[in-house]
Amino acid sequence: MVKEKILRQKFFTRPTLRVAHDLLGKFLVRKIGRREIAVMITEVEAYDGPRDKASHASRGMTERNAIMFGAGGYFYVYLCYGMYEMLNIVTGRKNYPAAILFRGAIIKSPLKRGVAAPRGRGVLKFAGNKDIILDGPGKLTKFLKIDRRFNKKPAAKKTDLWFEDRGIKISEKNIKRAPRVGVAYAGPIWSKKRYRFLLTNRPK
DNA sequence: ACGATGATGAAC
DNA sequence: TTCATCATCGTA
Repeated sequence: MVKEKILRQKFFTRPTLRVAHDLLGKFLVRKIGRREIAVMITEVEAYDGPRDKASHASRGMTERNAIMFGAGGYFYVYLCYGMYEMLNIVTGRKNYPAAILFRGAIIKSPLKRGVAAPRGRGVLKFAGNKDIILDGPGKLTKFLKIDRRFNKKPAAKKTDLWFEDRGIKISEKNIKRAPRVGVAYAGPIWSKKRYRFLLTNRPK
């Protein structure tokens, strides 16, 4: 078994599309109390630069999106539709607004592997030996109890939310690119850009 | 297909 | 201060 390696800021200060690609198969780890829960990232979306009409940063800096203009490695969390917390990681260099939205993750056979999950109200239940599939940005944050308290915090162990490389190698054949979700407002050019990266189970 | 639900940003 | 909009999701 390969020892897990925590992803450092350098990983995130690279170009956004590259970071998005490389995040597939990495783990997002959330510490709640003395319990750690790790989910493998299966789907992300990139919001890249000031000209990206789908990005919150396309109309300049505001109080909400200011963190996107900082250096990579910090979380950008905002509320969507009044009830869903959206988790992003800022990417790229300072003054270049970019971030990656986490849309999907999976926990493989949690009971078999002895991995615990958060309990309590509003939390998805385990389904026996089956994988837990978090298919949607709102479901992901709800499951991991992530909200705007993480906004502007760095991805690190001390913040109770960080990334790990656990040695899983992803084949290019298992990576699909597709248009981003829910960004029709960005117009024909930017809404069609294939800035959404997904892990597919089957090769090809 | 639609309503829930509240922050955001731009207009007034 | 108002108002339309929104990087969604569960229910129908």
